[in-house]
Amino acid sequence: MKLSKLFTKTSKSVPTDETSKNAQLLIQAGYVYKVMAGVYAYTPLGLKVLENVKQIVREEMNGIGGQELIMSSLQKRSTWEETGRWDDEVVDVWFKSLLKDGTEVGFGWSHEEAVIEMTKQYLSSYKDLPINVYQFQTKLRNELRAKSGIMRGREFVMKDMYSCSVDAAQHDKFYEDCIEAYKRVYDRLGIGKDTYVTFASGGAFTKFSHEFQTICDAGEDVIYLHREKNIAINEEVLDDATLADLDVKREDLEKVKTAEVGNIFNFGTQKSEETNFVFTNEQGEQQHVYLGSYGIGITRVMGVIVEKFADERGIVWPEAVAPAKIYLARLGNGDKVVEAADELYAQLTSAGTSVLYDDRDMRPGEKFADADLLGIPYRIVISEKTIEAGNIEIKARSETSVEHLSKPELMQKFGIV
RNA sequence: CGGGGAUUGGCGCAGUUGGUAGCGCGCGCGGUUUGGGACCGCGAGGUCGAAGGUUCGAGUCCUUUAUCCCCGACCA
Repeated sequence: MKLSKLFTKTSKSVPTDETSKNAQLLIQAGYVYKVMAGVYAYTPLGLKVLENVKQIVREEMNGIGGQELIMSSLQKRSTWEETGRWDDEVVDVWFKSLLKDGTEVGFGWSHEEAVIEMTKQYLSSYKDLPINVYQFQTKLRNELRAKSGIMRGREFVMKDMYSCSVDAAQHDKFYEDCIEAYKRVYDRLGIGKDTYVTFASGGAFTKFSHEFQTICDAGEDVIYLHREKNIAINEEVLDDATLADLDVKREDLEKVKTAEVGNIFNFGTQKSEETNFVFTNEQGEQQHVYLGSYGIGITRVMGVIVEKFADERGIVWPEAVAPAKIYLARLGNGDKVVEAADELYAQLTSAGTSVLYDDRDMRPGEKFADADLLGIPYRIVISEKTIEAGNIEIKARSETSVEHLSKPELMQKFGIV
């Protein structure tokens, strides 16, 4: 992508109506556009980051047998009445509206009931199980208060997966597979080291659910860590009974601020009993489905990554999610410089390496500042200096020193032969 | 939903005891520049969040209201 053609522009000043780091930087750099409190649009650059995050999640979910689909945002009243969750007293984040004929509809804040209803159509025998489906869906929640930029919005992208199993054993197997898959997701996103599988409140069926909590000052949660045993406990379930259950002592725990980046639930047969969600077992009898749900907040993860890695000069994207791998800064407009930069851009791009090509007629300082603000992992400079020296300058966003490479060395560095 | 703060060109801000809106950035044109956000000249751009009120006169005072941010509560 040539920066001269890019839809967005960076800004010299930070938006002061936002105080959270992720919102300030993402808006300043042009990754997101704020529509209203808790509602953000994702620009071409921001969308690229989101798609990168989604692709990692997609690969891992497919890897454990997940099948991607997409459900609807508009939800039927009857779907949710079965479980009592249409009631605003029970679920206070509903956005609801009316069809022209007066029929009430809701906007999907979650899709558990919806996936059950849909799956009933396709599940009849134990031979059909297990079923694991997931989607990337924009969830709409009428939160009392939006906060922390894209980390807690009224509209956000979530990967939600639902598992249907014949029994507890089949469910547990998938549940464990999912924990491992989630760990791989966070590793690949660059936040694995600081992300903990955390015991949290679990709803009716199990004592605990598991949250994936990433250490992050901007987060809303507090967890207690037992580093030695690698046990993490959400503050909300920390009591003597929990400590006894997990066999840890309170004084061995370390309190840390975290952001919840994933949450997985075991519903057992509770929900399928409420919704009469059954299949025929080997004995020819009707049996209730074992259900689980597994979420990852895609947009929130993006915010957490910004919060965790940004420095005083701007965003620092891990390579796996960066909107481009290379920021190619062309300094000057001389024929030789333009020719060399154009050529390198074409070569890198045709080799499948994503490049943000700063072909704008601007001073070096501005280009360097934008490269830093945008947080692209590598900055390459082509200038009269580098042409004279017969090399190419490269600097990692996370480093302070530059390196000079010959073109073949550079190509090799990016795996291009 | 309780408490606090804010709202003035695209962005960031100033605006005195009420006297008819200004600065920086950005933008357009011309020129000089080019390795860490250059400079000069000219120029465009504002019903001061909205509605009422007080006043000869309101960005400024009063009332109502909308929106945004923060703290708290909430987060199945």
